[in-house]
Amino acid sequence: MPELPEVETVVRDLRPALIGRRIVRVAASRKRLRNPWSPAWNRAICGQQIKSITRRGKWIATKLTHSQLLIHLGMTGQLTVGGSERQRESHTHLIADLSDGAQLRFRDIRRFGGATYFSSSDDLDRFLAARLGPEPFDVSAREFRSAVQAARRPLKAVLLDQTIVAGVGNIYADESLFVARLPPRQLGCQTTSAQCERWRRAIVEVLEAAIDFRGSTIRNYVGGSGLSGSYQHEFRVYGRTGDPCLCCNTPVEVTRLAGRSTHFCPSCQKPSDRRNGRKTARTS
DNA sequence: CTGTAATCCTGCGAGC
DNA sequence: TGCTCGCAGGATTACA
Repeated sequence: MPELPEVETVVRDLRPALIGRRIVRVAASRKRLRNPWSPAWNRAICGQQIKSITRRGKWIATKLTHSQLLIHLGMTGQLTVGGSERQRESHTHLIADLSDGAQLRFRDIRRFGGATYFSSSDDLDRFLAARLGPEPFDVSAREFRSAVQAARRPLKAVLLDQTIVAGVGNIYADESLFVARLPPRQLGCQTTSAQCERWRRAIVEVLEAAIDFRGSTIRNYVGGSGLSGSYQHEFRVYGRTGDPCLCCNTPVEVTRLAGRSTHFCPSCQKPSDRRNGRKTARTS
């Protein structure tokens, strides 16, 4: 569920409500999360002050006085801060009482997400560095182009690979490919430099717009203050199977690619003719 | 190096 | 109304 824009929204919501507060008490449910929460971590973080909250890809790093927590929302994770009188919803797995009386809560229906304790910030940095490429806003045109053109995989699969660029998931992969007018199945190594740059700009454009709308809420997603996103109303292709393309009215198609449903306009995102692999130029 | 599938979970809508 | 099936924003691992 949460991709870069959603996670960024959570972080922005949480920051003013959490920075400077101390963690007074932590309670965890007994349900097993993807990275199981260790009861030893409860005491380890109690009494510590929250120094910073940052996003890296789809991960949320929370720096405390003497340690840090790394949180991933998986598909259905919700990380919210609010009054302790809020009703405790089902699937709430972690509740941290804060020094100002508010509560930070982690709720995750499918339990694909979780929180992990790191005593060393170097360990946390290494953990992320091993899994993530540059942020889409920071990657240079040259860096992006060479990574894409080195890949013998479809563009869609390239973008879902977090080591190429961090933070893009299924929704924004489809949306950015549409904006760049690139076919999801086109191989990275068949992509021209001009197409790569068009795509890089499209990714940045789509992500920034989605952040402005507080991300997309399809089912479960809420930001750190509990508010939903609204970028789902701006989708050009994602979830619009059979609906007319906003550019040419051709019905939007869906296919399976890299294990994920992939939405595209077969007309606007036609394979280009100038590279090999085309069957259309066959004349005899 | 690729790609595919399965795995971890719960909930929901479609179809019968 | 109730059942089964397939699918859902992700990451990781095993296997062909």
